[in-house]
Amino acid sequence: MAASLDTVFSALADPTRREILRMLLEDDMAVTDVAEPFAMSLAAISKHLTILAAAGLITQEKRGRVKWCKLDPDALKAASVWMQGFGQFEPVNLDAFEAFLERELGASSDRNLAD
Amino acid sequence: MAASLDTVFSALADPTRREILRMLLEDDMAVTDVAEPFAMSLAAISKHLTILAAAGLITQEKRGRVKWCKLDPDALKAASVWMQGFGQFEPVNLDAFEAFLERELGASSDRNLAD
DNA sequence: CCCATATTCAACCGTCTGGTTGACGATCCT
DNA sequence: AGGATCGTCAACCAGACGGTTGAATATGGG
Repeated sequence: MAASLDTVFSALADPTRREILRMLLEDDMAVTDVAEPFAMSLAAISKHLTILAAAGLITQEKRGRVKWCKLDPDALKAASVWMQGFGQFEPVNLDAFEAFLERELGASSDRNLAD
Repeated sequence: MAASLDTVFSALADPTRREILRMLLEDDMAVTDVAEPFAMSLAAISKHLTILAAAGLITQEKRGRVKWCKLDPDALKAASVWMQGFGQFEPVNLDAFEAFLERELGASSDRNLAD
């Protein structure tokens, strides 16, 4: 939950973890299924998922034997907002940027995986 | 510099480096001046600056004895764009997003935007 | 109950990271 | 020239990181 920028950015710094996030973009997945395309052990993937969860980038819910992993972009949003602070001195119009996001993303916070 | 997402995100993962970026937001600075507020050696700060430069987040220019450090948010933009990709499962139009960036950021953003 | 499946735990290993210190090459100033 | 200042380099250290393997803990299905 209370993920710091430290944990979020270091979670994103690993390509395996970024690929996992990309996969979860398409659908929620079980740990075993997340691990399948990778050339590394299940235990390694399990660790990566723990790191992603600690960073607030995914949530994990156990149903029966299976632990389902689901994208949770809140921490990503926090990091994104931090990063956008560095656009200030550039000729980008942040108000227009925000308006764009609002127009394109809509009420995103209420509408997670509507699938 | 062709900074990868790996190097950008891991550069951002350190709070000292993020603080350095925040300081450079206000003004360009010499290495010694960057180091001054931190409770660590000059050599450590010098290493941090090297990492930030390798990630494409700052540029360094030596004039006389003094090496000036300057913010260069191109790599930050690339990472930001990557992160925005996780709005995909929300009704965001990525083409429109790209068009927006091109319109707002101008030619300076052509270098590092795509992966 | 037995067995397969799903996932984590524990110990271990090599490498990367963030810090230190001291020596060093440049450069500026008298 | 001599000395102070700017910054990096090299060697070193402790700890974190990313991976492995094997054992352990649930849970589900015949």
